[in-house]
This record gives sequence, structure tokens and C-alpha cells, in this order.
Amino acid sequence: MSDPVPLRWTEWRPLEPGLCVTPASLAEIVDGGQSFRWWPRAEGSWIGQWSEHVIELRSHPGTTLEWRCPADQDDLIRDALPRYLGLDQRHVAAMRALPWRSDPHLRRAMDAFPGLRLLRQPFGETLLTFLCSATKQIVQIKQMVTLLAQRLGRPVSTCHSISDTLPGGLGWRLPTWEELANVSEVRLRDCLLGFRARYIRETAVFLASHPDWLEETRRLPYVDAKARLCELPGVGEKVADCVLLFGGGKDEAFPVDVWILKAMARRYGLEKWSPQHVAHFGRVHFGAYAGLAQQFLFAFERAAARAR
DNA sequence: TGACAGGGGGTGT
DNA sequence: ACACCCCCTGTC
Repeated sequence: MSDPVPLRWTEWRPLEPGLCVTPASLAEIVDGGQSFRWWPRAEGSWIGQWSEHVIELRSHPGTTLEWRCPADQDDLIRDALPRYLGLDQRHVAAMRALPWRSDPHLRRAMDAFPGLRLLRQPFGETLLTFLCSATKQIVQIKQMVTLLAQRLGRPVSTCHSISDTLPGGLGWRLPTWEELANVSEVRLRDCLLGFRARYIRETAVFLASHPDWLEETRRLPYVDAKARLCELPGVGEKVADCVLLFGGGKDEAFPVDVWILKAMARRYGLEKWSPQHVAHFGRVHFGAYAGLAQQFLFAFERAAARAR
């Protein structure tokens, strides 16, 4: 038996293009309800994963974010990271286009979370994690996602020597939909999924018999893609909007959960409006980048609730 | 330290 | 409007 090869991490280096965020904004980006595979390490530092990419981020006040990753993944992640973090002109255009000049509450929320942005996650993984999300809080969703990766996913080859030392099942990939099609509902329930296990099982079986369905859906315009996603068991309007916004690059999606429903009632006078009507209002009022506005409002409202 | 009640970022009927 | 499922949190 040979000794396990110790995993080498790269040096810390600044992100390119740069990204200045407060610790609160960074926490909100990686652990504010878009993704469920990031864990806090030291002060202001987070370790997380998407697909097989494992990475650590840290922020120093006033400077750009720094990152490092397993040395074997360096080239892979260097290419993929800017897209994952949305370090591109689209985000710049979105910040310009949002109606903060005429909307004081939006402006206040944007000022409170400098650098907050949308993640661009893999479509299939986003669908899986948001199928877990119904009536669950972030902590619980993270728990389910951890178990899914640890028990049903494949180990990431570059991390096999240290997977035990990583938090939250990092070092394991989430199971693919293809792999999930062969997992029984009982085994899914063991991952704390509850009634969501049946949804995930049925979705997996459907996707297994329609191999191109997901990718075709991703390429559709927003309205058509949303209608298709809503055909899946366990996917309603809210989950569909989250999948399209956080994993499908559809900037106009405006997910309305109970937080946003309350926030819009309170801040925009939409008392007694249905989620559907609030979603429509959001897309009309905030425009082509409504989803980014939603993210700021969401972050602001959670912070306000914590302060109470 | 442990038991208990309340509530939860939604969907489907 | 209610069931689905059960884990987390706060409280005593």
C-alpha cells in the first residue's frame, strides 16, 4: 500500500478580473440561497464546489478577492471561475440597467451589498438542488445536498486524499441525473429528502428517457424554458425561476418566495398580491435584469430580519 | 441536557 | 385550503 498523496493547494492569488466585496456580500453570494455547497472556513473565507471544481475564496477588506484550489485543478478552475462568479460585462450592464435611479429602496439594497452578484451554476445541478428546496431553509437544504454528494455522487479524483477533511461532502460530485435514475426512492429518502424524494426520482426517470431534454430546455427563451421546467414533478413557478436564474442564465427570471412576497408587499405596497402577480410586477418594474434586483432585495430583507 | 412545540425560501390536488 | 415529510430552532 502506498501512502496517500497529500493534496497540494495552489498559492493564494487575486481574482482576475477583480472583484471587491464586503464579507457580508461574499457570504450572500455563496451562501445566500443561490448555491448550497459553500462552507465558512477562517474569517471571511469560504470553501465550496460546483461540478468537480473545488475552490477556496477569501476577502481582505478593500481589496480584490483571492482564491486557491487543488493544484491539479488549477487550469480547469482558472478558466471556469470567471464565468461561475459572473465576472463579465453582462453583470456590469445589469448594474447600469437596473432602475436604482428612480427606485430608492432598490438603491438602498444595492448600496448595502456592494459586489453582490448572480452565480452561473451548472443547469442540471441547479435543478437538483432546487428540487430539494421546497419548504426548507438553507441549512437544511445544505444538509440534503451534502448527503446526496457523499452517498450518491462520485469522488473528485483530485481530492480523494483529503475528502475526509473537507466540510459538507466537498470532494464528491453531486450525482448526475443519469446516476439518479438508478437510485431508489428509499435511498433518496435516507438523504433527508422527505416528500421531495419522489419528485427527484420521477424527474430522474423522465430525464433518463429524454436525454437531450434538459439541454434543449436551457437553450429556450425564458418563457418557453420556464413552461417546460414546470412540467417536471416538484417544479412549480418558484423553483423553475430559481433554476433558470441561478443555473440557466435567464436574467429576467424573478423568483417569488415567501420572503420576496413579504418584502414586495411591505416595500412596494403590494399587499395581498398573489406570487404570480408579484412576479409579473417584478419583471415589468425591474426589467431585463429583474433577477439581480431580486437578489439584492432578498439579501436586504434577510439582513433586516436578522437585525430584528 | 433533553424534551417539546412550532414553523418552514413549495408543489400538487 | 390542506397534505406531503421531517429537520431545525427556540424555549422551557
